[in-house]
Amino acid sequence: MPFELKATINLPKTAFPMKANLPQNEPKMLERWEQTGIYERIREARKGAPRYILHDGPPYTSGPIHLGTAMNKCLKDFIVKSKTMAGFDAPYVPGWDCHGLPIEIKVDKELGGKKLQMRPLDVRAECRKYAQKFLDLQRTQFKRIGVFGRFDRPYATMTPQYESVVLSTFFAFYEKGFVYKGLRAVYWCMHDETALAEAEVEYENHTSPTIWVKYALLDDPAAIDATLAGKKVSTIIYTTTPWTLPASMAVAFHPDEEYVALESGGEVYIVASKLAADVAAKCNLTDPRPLAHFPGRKMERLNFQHPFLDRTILGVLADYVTMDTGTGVVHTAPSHGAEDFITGMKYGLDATSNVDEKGILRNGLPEYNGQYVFKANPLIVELLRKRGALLHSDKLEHSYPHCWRCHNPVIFRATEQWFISMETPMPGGAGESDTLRTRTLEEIKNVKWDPAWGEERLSNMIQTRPDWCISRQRVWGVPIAVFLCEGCGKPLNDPVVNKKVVELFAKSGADAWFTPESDTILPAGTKCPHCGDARFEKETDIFDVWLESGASYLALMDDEPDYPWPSDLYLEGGDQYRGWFQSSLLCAMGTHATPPYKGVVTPGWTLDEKGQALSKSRGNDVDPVDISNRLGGEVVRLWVASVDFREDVVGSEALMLRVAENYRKIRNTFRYILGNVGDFSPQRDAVPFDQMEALDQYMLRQTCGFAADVRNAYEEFAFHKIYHRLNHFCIVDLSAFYFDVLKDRLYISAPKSQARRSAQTAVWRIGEALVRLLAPIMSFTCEEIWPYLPTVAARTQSVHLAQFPLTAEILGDAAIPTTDSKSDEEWVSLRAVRDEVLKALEEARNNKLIGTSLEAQVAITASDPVYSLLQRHAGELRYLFIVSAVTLAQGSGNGTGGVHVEVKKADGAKCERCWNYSTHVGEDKTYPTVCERCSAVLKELESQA
RNA sequence: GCAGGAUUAGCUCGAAGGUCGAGCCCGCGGUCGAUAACCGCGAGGCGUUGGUUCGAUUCCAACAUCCUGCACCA
Repeated sequence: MPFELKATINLPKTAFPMKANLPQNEPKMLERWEQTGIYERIREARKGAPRYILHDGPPYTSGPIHLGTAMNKCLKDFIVKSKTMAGFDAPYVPGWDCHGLPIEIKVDKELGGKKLQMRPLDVRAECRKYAQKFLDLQRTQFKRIGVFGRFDRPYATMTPQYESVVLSTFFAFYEKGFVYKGLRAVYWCMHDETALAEAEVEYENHTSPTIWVKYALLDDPAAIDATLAGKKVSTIIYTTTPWTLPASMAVAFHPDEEYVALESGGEVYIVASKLAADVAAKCNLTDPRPLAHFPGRKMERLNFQHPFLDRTILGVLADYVTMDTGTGVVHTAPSHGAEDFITGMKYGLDATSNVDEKGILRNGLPEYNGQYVFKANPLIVELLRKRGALLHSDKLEHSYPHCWRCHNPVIFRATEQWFISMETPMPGGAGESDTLRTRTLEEIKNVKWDPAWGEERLSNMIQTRPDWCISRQRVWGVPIAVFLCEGCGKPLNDPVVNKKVVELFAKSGADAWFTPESDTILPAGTKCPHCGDARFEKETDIFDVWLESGASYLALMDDEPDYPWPSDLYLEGGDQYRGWFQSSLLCAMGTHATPPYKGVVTPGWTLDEKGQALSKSRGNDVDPVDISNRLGGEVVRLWVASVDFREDVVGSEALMLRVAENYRKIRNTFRYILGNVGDFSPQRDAVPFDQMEALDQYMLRQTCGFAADVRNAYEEFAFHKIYHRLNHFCIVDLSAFYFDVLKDRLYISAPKSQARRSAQTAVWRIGEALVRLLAPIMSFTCEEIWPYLPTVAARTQSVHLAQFPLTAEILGDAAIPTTDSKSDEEWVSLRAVRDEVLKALEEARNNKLIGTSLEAQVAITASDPVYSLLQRHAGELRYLFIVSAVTLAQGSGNGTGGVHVEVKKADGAKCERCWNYSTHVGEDKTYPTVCERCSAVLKELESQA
């Protein structure tokens, strides 16, 4: 009985669904991974393999994740998974940064006025709850996008273990002499009597007096310019804060700007040239005559007279002096300005504040002493007028910092803070000049910065950064657990006591510092080594959160002692050059004298389609969790892989949709593979490489090239190259070329024929290679595909336990070379001819000569070497071009590449089975609608039936 | 203002001192045996201004725009 023809076609068949349903299926996959303990199983599988440590930078636990955080975690996941599949033991311990002001502020707002009556311990408990809530949320969200890691035991900066390491890191600095207590100008709210962080300052309008004040030069003016010899010379400063004049220690000039000496009314005034006219007008300098011009640097270290105090004022230089308002000369009070303070440090000026915590001026002249700063303003103006130092006064409405809570204007005030000195000589180092700063700069050179500009950027920052102020007057953080002498105020630094406090923290957490438990730490009889006093109190400041997160790898190693020092890689956004990269580096320098990382990678920022930074307030943010729920976490991952993360990247709904389209293409490529190997058993059916069809051999070599490119790209974290190479490979090489050509052979040949088995062998090996090469990025889909591929012995249960394919696995035999340049070049030529044929077919199609290409036969005219090449492949050309017949002629084809293609209607009739046209249709008596090729296949099938 | 980075097709990218190129998108068509698929053809571009060079989108310099961090007016 004859076969029904349609039933003899080997159409693809697979249970692997075309439609992914990612939002529904991914959570099921996550559950399976959770149940099987995929992360732990990977650890077991890689036990003893070379370690690769990507150390996670802790995100802040004050909200849900956004696209930037998602990208960050996906990139880390790509790296960890690709290292794992390259054979490394690459553990990943995610971390969270839990302390700090933003949470405290939010909790403040929730608590309202209640906070003022609460004990620090209770406020801390509220903050902890808040941080834990978002830690849990973010953990769920990171898992949702397919990130693998030690999520059940992450590191968190608020755990007792971590807090104890923060403290021991500080003590390492402290005991080695890096730490000092000193003054620093900070924002201060006189109403609330507290220091404020930048984030707690809001700018509002405020009316200030403006005054122009004369500072007389004490030194010989000839030193500036010979023409000034013997003259009475002064400079003029401008300020909006007269109350800071009692703290005036210096006058600052810009080193490179030009200044002018103006003579008027028998006196000489030095001001910036650019502002001279303005100053002369405001100060009523009649008939000003320029005597000399000179750069500001001439004024350095000259001495001036304070306008009303018995104090010598130093001429200093500062780059921040500007030429748009004032006089180009800036009165400098180190205790009352951030920049003034830095300049003061540089020139060794006194920064003692004579303004108390309530804003009252102390230790001053009777005219203003004991007055509140803003009340003192007019009094000081009057004093200046009396002393003949006031040249002009006015009022100015300008934006001025105010307290975010009470909305009163704030001031800068020098207060005592803890510092790590950048100028500390390194212990065991080469001497005084071998400091924390210089050694750090040296060590930066030993790190691999990616992109390379990171080295310069961080070096510039370390070069110019001030000493590290590590103290904060806050509640939610790790306390600087040091005992202070009640007699002289000096901090105790006893390694034995220090160790006991660290142990206390490890046991009971940093909260212990706020409980009586910590009072018992100090051994009885402890005396202050400075004054002998036996009474101590506990420091109430907490650490800068950057010191905390900077200690993260130290904390991780405390937990996992066999992790290597240093780690292999840190990966965070460019904002961390100021933050974590820097604080981690300094913490490592203080404890190990080497950096904590071998390499640092910096992704760019996430922007919208207009190049604006993504933010909730702008309303242009893209929520990765929302994308996961609607399009799939895999789409988020693929998007991350699609962009060059070293630059700023664009994220948008439209891009996600586009990536989702691409996903479907890749998925369909896999589906075709799976559909065509359904009846293929590698052990039984695989064809050895040397017996495969030339096209199949060629495609396996192409796959080797693809695999090599992909592995190289993983090596250099160039995921976007993988994404684009993958698309190209799937679309151009596989779908449009190989798989299209292969349909005839796979569908039409006898199922067990060598020709079909050869194709199946290649398709199967390609699938095996692809699924493993892509698993680090397409973690969900590759895991889904894994069990659908033909079973082979010794196969891991999860694709994530497998390793990248070796070329031997792709070709089936290690002895086969992965390239055959002669043959591969021939295939390049054949594909070029194919392109010409397709163009000619399209033309014929447009002329209504043919519809499907099988209705055509083509005649190709070519000259050598192409002609001989085609001649050698004459038998397979019709399949390569998917036409019914090909004839060759030698001659000078005048088409592209010396090839001319002519398309004609195919001879004969359409074979009902294979749709090719043949003049032999009708010859088979049993199957009169079939061509000679199908006739043979059907005979074979019948003999087997 | 300082430091660092970016600018190539509508989008995402690649390459290179010598007519730039890929995929997607878009337009047109084919197919109906990968079918919520598949195949073909086509259209479309190097931020601005100078310089080096036989030749510059590429190297150099300015400018513009955007991003990140720092500083921010005494």
